[in-house]
Amino acid sequence: MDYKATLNLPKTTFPMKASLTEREPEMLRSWEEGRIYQKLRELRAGREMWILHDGPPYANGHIHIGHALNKILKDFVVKSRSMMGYNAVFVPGWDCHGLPIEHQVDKELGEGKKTVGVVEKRRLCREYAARFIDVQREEFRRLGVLGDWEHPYTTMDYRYEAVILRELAKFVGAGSVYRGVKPVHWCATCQTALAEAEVEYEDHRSPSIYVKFPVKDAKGKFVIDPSQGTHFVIWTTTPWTLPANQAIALHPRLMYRLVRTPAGELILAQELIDPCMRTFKYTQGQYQLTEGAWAGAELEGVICQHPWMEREVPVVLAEYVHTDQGTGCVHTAPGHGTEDYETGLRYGLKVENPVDDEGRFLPTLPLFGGMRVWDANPKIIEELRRRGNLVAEGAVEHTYPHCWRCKNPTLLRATEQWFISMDKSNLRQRALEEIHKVKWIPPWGEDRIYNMVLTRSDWTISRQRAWGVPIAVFYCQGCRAPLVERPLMERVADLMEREGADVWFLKSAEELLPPGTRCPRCGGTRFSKEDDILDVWFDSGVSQAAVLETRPDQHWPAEMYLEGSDQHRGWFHSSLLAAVGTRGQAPYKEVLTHGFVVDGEGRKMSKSLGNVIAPQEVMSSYGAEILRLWVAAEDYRDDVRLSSEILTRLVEGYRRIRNTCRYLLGNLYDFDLRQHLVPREALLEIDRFILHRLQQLTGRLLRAYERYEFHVLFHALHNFCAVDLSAFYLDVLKDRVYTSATASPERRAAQTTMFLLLEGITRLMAPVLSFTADEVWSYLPRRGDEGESVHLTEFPRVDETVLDEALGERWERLLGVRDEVLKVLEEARQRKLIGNALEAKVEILAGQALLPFLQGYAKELPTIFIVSAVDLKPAPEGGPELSVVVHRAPGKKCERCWVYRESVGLSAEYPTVCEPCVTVLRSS
RNA sequence: GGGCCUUUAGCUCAGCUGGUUAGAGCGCACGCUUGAUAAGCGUGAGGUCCCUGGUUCGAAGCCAGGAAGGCCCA
Repeated sequence: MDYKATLNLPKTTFPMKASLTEREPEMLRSWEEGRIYQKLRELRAGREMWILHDGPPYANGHIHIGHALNKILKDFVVKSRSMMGYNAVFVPGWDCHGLPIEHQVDKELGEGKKTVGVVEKRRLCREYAARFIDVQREEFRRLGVLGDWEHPYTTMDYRYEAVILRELAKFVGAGSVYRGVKPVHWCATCQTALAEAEVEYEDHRSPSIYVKFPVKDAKGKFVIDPSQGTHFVIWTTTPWTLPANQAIALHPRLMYRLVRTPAGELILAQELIDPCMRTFKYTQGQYQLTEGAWAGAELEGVICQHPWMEREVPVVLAEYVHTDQGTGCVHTAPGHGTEDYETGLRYGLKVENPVDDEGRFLPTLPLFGGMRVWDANPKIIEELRRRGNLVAEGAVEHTYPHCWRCKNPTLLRATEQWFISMDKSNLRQRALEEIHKVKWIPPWGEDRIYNMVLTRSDWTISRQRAWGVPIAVFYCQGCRAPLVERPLMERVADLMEREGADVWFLKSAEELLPPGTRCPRCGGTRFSKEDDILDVWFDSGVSQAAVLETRPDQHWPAEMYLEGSDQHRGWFHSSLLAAVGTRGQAPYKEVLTHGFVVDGEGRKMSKSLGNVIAPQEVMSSYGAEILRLWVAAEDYRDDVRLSSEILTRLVEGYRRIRNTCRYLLGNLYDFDLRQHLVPREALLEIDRFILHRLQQLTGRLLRAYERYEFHVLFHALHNFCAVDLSAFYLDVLKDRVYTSATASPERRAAQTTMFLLLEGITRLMAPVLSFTADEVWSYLPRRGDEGESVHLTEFPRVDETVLDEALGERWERLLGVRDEVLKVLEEARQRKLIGNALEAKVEILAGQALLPFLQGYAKELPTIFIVSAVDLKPAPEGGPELSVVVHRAPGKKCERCWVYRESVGLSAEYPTVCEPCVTVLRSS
């Protein structure tokens, strides 16, 4: 007789093969059609709000793996907070204005970009952004990210644009906005300012000259050589910047020496004297070092004479001065260099720019007025030689910035810009204080942003571009005075709210200003408009005002911002300044940062290295679930590695979890929650033990969610499935569920336990394995009152009444003995004494401490070890506390339960079956 | 060059304030099973804790220097 049919073998239609790539889109559709997100909102309507404010990705191109990492992490946070019972609303957003889109549009326009008007160009930019919002929205949804995708926020929304300007108006009202000058990259051919992203660094041949600056007042540090003078020597590759020279910078801690040479006394950094003398072609006897030696710091304040102009030039100090090349004395022109500019700010130097838009010296500049700077270079060198201030001349090949469009070398040139002052309204100090009040995860984020805010310069908020929000400032046509007033800006903002930021470009100043506006300085009545637009970091920085404050489903401040670690300089930073400047408080309570995605070797992903893995690739070959599992498995606090090996490992890990769920489902096919659920007292001890373990797991996982330690969670869940369930509990349970009578109390006890296990882990894994958890959920036996989706439920709580430490310890001890038994069984298997463990009888020799303990479990031991019989004996005097001997099991193998028992053959009715099986067979 | 950070088994991660022989899972090898079967079970082999010094009775963990890698800035 075939007894297989009399067993309760697992049965389920839950597929072993996940087929994620096909099933996921179906599930997404069902979530959408079932309006799961909206239902979740209704369900949580009265609950405490918990807002993760989405940092807007730039609406340009398809999403890459970094976007996927970021949005999936956000989804973990939002879903887990929601399952904790919070009303965790997630409103995704997009950053729409800015250069990259404008460039893309320019490229598509080709030659047409010269003729197309600003308003038309802005229309094309808007269309472009809208197109990619749709693209990215679909890609983000495909990841399984739950949120209000139908009502995202965008920085180009009219209302949002209006908020941007109103926020700027607040800064104006506070007196922190000012107009100043600052060097920017400038292309004289295209006659436009260039952003850093528009600059390409390429090899270029430049003159290399060493120039003497005669000392005029040594401030008592040394005596000026009366015959030929004493000089500082600078080195430069841009002679054209010398007319704007305002200072000579020395390193405070470098040593400087005075050298007597045919060109007079020269002051140089000590370690550069030898190379310089060679460059100047002085032989050993031609120069000599003098006694004097000073640290740079001692020479601060010494006054020099400009090499040809009537200008006093002070010696200043700067940390960036180095000794790789040059003289250790750095020509400083605040109008032509970023570092020079910073130094200039510290010393109050003049930011002079004698170069016009076309790259010509202003006509007013003596000697070189009207010349193109490139043409002026040799003339300047000539003038220096004529005056005897040229020490050496040569040429160098070096990398130099070029315009990415016309490929010509660029100039750094001070231009007028708008700034938000870090210090006028104490913005820096207040921001620093706010930083301390925020919880930074991981904690080093605090130091990082603190140092940045501490040392950053004023915020340059103007950009010479078309696609953005205008800086709504007017200029009096009579006296050129700017009209920067909060009410005027707010008036424009109101217009923008109705008609978009385009009104600024469509309407004249007269139409935008209130009638009768007069210039406060000269009383003029004719005005022009500012052309500059706002830095897009300002746009996104005010999202806290535009989104958190204005939407009824949001609140200010947010519980959390969550972005990559580059955003300490970016969005965390701009949002902090924008909020502290206007509201005196940080817009977030917690800031979580994650690392970057790198390849299997820890190298950054780049096209040139060919190691890029696209999220679309992973999804089409494995599914979004694997991508989610990857995010969960990796510790995001460090850089996050991704390689095909890692993916393979994850797929294996996924299968283990999935199969554990499938097996549990397979054993619940005839389990009716309303009839078969067994009370706790009816459970066996091993059932209570595994439920105790489930409570421990639940506690661990809830704590991990609470602390955003998602990788802890994956490992704990996987371990539980593989070790506690698969290798132990479920393996031991097989005999009971398969061979007991279908409706027997012990089988129902097992099923009750399995149901509780499965229901528990399904909820616990839902924020991470969102597709699989919901798939399992739909197969789970039901009471009838469950939600249609696991995502509408809450996390299980730790049931303290199920936790039983004493029980746990007893079973840990049993498991220790089990390990020992398994080891010996394996040896017996290698010796070919047994194959299947059920062929064995195990003799256990236990010491005085262990024996009584094991005797208490005498009946269960064969089951726990999955052997046919166990003999418990006292260990011999002086022997080990535990030793195990394996024998062939006595009796015959029961054809039904496969256990070897001496009762097999006793029954005439079922001669090949053991006694317990006979009982089951008779009862059915 | 500066700021912030990372480095533990082939992979992903533990390792609490310094304290036995550094752990887990996966993978791998070898077996068992064929009643979770494109599954399940067992056993085993894998480590210069990035390197070099130092502090200490004792260092994966502390200090100094270095290497490799990442983000941001110059």
